[in-house]
Amino acid sequence: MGRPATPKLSVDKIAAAALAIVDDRGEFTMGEIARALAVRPSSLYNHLAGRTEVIEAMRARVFAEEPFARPRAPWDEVLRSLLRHYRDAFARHPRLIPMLTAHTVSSPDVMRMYDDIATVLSGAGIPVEGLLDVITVLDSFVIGSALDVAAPDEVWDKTQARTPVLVAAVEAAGQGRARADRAFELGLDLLLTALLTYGERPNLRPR
Amino acid sequence: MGRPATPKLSVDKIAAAALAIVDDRGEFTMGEIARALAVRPSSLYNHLAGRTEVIEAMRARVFAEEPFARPRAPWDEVLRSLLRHYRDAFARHPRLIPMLTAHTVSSPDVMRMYDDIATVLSGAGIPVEGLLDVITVLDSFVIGSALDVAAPDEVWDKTQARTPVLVAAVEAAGQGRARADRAFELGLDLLLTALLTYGERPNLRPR
DNA sequence: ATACTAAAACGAATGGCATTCGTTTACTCG
DNA sequence: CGAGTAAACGAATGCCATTCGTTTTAGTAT
Repeated sequence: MGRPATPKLSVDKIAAAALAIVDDRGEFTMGEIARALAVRPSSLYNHLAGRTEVIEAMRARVFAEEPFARPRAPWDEVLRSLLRHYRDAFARHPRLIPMLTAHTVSSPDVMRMYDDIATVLSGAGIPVEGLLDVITVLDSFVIGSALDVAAPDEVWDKTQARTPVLVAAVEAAGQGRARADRAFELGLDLLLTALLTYGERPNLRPR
Repeated sequence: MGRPATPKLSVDKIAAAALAIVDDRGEFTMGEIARALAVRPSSLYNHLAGRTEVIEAMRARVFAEEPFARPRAPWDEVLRSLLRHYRDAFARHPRLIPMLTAHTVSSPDVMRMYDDIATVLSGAGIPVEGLLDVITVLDSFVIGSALDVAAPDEVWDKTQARTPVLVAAVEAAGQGRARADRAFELGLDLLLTALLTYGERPNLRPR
């Protein structure tokens, strides 16, 4: 009954199992992970400190799932695909997103992403004083968009709307993932076109 | 020991107590709420169905806390203050935000907000076909920005950054609420200036 | 007024769940 | 070959949300 010949567990196996559970149930317990791996719950603690570390492991796994290849293109195109990649990493596992927002953590992968964004923006002529603000704006939009993917469509149930304008808009917009994707692309366009002229009026500032 | 002369509880009292606990501890239990109200946990269930309804009650309370007075101004200014109000409602209780993202719900107040935004945008000449996408973009940005307020500053700890550009940017940006506010205002500017020209090229669409 | 129903608080009990600890066995490094 | 550590297990702990039966009281209809 003691230590097995070959280990049955690893951090990554645990993360994978947890992710599978979250993907279809929207939540997870240590017991469920253990059952999925044919193991007792207490065994998990030989590999991770606790529940929150499971979440961190999932975060890391999701980010590492697909590598990012930087295209050779004008800066705004590079930035566009960078942000798209960032958002897709989340959007591939919508039900995980709310768990990640509970406590923001700077994993190395996320920091690498920020580094990339900073480099691109700086190369595009954005001055350092405003750089982090721009990054924050982009980051906020990406995370908000990821949550939008996770949001059930009932939120846009037109029976809830009071204004005829909104009813019509909901009617026209369609549903599901396609709707969310379209909105995200629009946001990218809006933000990047605005940024294109940012260099020309670097004193754009809130009053 | 039976029913008291005057009720000791109400949904709003419970929400207020829960909010106070969340504001300073970042989480809450039914037991803590009960203790704060000098009551037994089981008594809470005479007023709400369970934990998730407590969260909903907090959401409603936060939105109702301050009424919105629509200013008499050009449409982009109206929209600006509308979104600011929306974000501030969240930002007043940063530690609550992650809980709200766990399950999105369309409370009447939130829908009223969407109605308002739709009306303003429509009046500004945004065609209905693209209206919900625009609303989604703004909504995503606001929610992402709210999460940014909740994020601890350690995320932007410059020891984590690898690129000198990012290090300098973090250095220059400052910390805390002021940083988050500045970024939010910048995002508003970027999105609204881009939207100002949206009417002139209504076929702006993702490819 | 009186009787009935429903509301509101309580206490005890249940069941789930994360986490800890001591024990056992196996692998590894000297 | 032996010491130490890694990995799994089982039992135990304690918190926590939730349920249920009981009691007292407030409203309400007759």
